[in-house]
Amino acid sequence: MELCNHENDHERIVQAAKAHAMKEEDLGTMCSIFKVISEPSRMKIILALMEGEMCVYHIVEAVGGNQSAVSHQLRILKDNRVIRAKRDGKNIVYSIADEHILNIITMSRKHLHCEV
Amino acid sequence: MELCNHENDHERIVQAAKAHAMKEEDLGTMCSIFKVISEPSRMKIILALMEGEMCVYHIVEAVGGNQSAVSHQLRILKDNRVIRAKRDGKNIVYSIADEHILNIITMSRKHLHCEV
DNA sequence: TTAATATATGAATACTTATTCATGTATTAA
DNA sequence: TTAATACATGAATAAGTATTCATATATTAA
Repeated sequence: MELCNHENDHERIVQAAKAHAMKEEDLGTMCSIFKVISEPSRMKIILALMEGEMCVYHIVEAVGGNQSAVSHQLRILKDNRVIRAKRDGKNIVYSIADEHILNIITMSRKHLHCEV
Repeated sequence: MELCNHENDHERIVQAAKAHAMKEEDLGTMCSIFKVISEPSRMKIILALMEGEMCVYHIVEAVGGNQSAVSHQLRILKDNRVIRAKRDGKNIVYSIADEHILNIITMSRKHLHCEV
């Protein structure tokens, strides 16, 4: 490849992009947040927990699927601090832990015109 | 599994979750938007194009990696209407097409405290 | 019309990740 | 202290997806 016919403009933009580039670590953090909520099976869990805290049995009831699959996804959500867990007797009760993600999701639903 | 000791509470939440559940299609749409921006290689392209439109050669310069990989990601971004392409002579100039995604990214950077 | 440039793309590969299955651990009740 | 319940988890598999390599297409200049 050589030069395009907007060499000056584009080169300036390239430099700006490089100058403003996020740290690789922050980029990874931001992207992994989006990755966590980009899986429908996890998004369903988040949306369900937005209605209120629940134990695993009821989460499974709310979102469908089998218990093991739901537990695996719960772990990913917990590891990424999207939800938190507290034990209550034999049950583990899960709840939303991250307001930021709620805002992102709420905003996205507005953009998609499928608000609650 | 049987019943947890918050049966009434949780059951009500389950019903609310089911009642408010998004249509499977909308859920898929929303999640695929997050999926598109959850890949660092694509996020870098988006962030670079937020500085201004560029041709492929300069996008490659800005984000690194090889031309083929960048072209493949450009296609995914274009197919998902995140960016748009216009031909200009031998070059294809790409630019941001979706304000919503910009808002989501900008908001996320705020939450992460790594604003521009 | 040929050569060179800029970009796109199909196929193969390599990674990543979701799901399933079987089983393990923690808690409570008997 | 045994049995049952609720949940977690390792390993295997299946599905999805990014990247690479080789090559194709489009445009322009010679």
